[in-house]
Amino acid sequence: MNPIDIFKALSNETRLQILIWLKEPEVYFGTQKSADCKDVGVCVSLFHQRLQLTQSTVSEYLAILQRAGLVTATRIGKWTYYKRNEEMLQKVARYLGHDL
Amino acid sequence: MNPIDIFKALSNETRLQILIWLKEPEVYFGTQKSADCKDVGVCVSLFHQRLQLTQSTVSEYLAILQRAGLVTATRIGKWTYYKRNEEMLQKVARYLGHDL
DNA sequence: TTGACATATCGGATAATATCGATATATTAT
DNA sequence: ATAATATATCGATATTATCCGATATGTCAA
Repeated sequence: MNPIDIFKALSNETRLQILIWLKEPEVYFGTQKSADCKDVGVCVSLFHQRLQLTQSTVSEYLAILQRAGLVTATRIGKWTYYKRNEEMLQKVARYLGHDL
Repeated sequence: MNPIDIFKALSNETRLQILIWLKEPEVYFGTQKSADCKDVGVCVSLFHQRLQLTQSTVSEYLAILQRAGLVTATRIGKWTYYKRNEEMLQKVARYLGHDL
């Protein structure tokens, strides 16, 4: 866990929004065809649909969140599914509440 | 509380260090003359002494932490004393642990 | 009032980040 | 093999952050 990378990843409105959407993927991305978003996560194009940003920017943002360890990625076929890494989120919360 | 400003403030090694030092000011800045650092905080020049950074940079970093609400400042005479805002730190920890 | 000192602010050079369009890569369907 | 689709990566540019030296402001002491 690298606090600097984590806080940088969190220093952006869109990336915070992505994390919030991923708390309840079935609410925000309900109609996902080939996989249950509850289990596997949400694919890049669904984020892209909801954001006024290019595909490349959305992909980059997800990569930033992943490098920080805040989300995990799973490739299935053509799609990459992202979901929250709750353990890391809790770790960061504890770091803030106790260590920092 | 503005999460973006807070996370930006936390996205810097030196500013994290300042917050950590401020957890135990008497340990890191024990010999402060005109005021008890436990109560009133730590003055800018003591941070400056411990950091390989100019006075202006240190002052700016403390201002960034203050604008984010992570520390509070008290001016007494020529000195400005900074101390942690524990309530805000706890708020951010809760935000991370529950809201985000 | 002047001088000395602590801190804050300003302007600038350089480095990092944001964001895009274009393109590359990987996978599946035909 | 080719085409279509999803995602990732690259290169460019614009914005933002870092960090400095110089200077301004505020406070106290003589």
